[in-house]
Amino acid sequence: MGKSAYQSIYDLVRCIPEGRVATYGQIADLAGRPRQARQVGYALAALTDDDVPWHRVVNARGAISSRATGCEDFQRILLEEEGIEFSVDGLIPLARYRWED
DNA sequence: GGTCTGACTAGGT
DNA sequence: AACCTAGCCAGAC
Repeated sequence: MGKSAYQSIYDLVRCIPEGRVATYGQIADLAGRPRQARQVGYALAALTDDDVPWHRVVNARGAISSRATGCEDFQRILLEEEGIEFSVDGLIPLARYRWED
C-alpha cells in the first residue's frame, strides 16, 4: 500500500465544493479522527498533490492559519477568486461558507 | 522511553 | 473582541 496515512484526509478535502470552506476539526471528524485537527494541518502542509484544494480549509474562527508569512495572502486570493467574501475583520463568515456535507 | 513542536480548539479573562 | 491557557495527539529526535 503506497498510499499515505493522510489519504482519507485528502479525499475529504477534495470533496469540498468550490466557493465553500471546511475547518480542520471538521475534516478530522469526517475522517473518523476526532481531536486530530492538528494532523489535518500537517497533512496539508505535506501536500504536493495539485488537485487537493488545501486552500478551502481554515481554522474554527474562519481565519487563515499561518504557516509562513505571505502564504496567508495567497490563500486568501485563491478563496476570493472562488467568490468568497471576507468580512472587514479578515475572517470568513462560516455561517455562510462552511461546507455542509 | 521522554520532550518538544505545531496550517488546532474550546473555554476563561 | 482580543488575548491567554490548558488540552489535545501524531511525528521527529
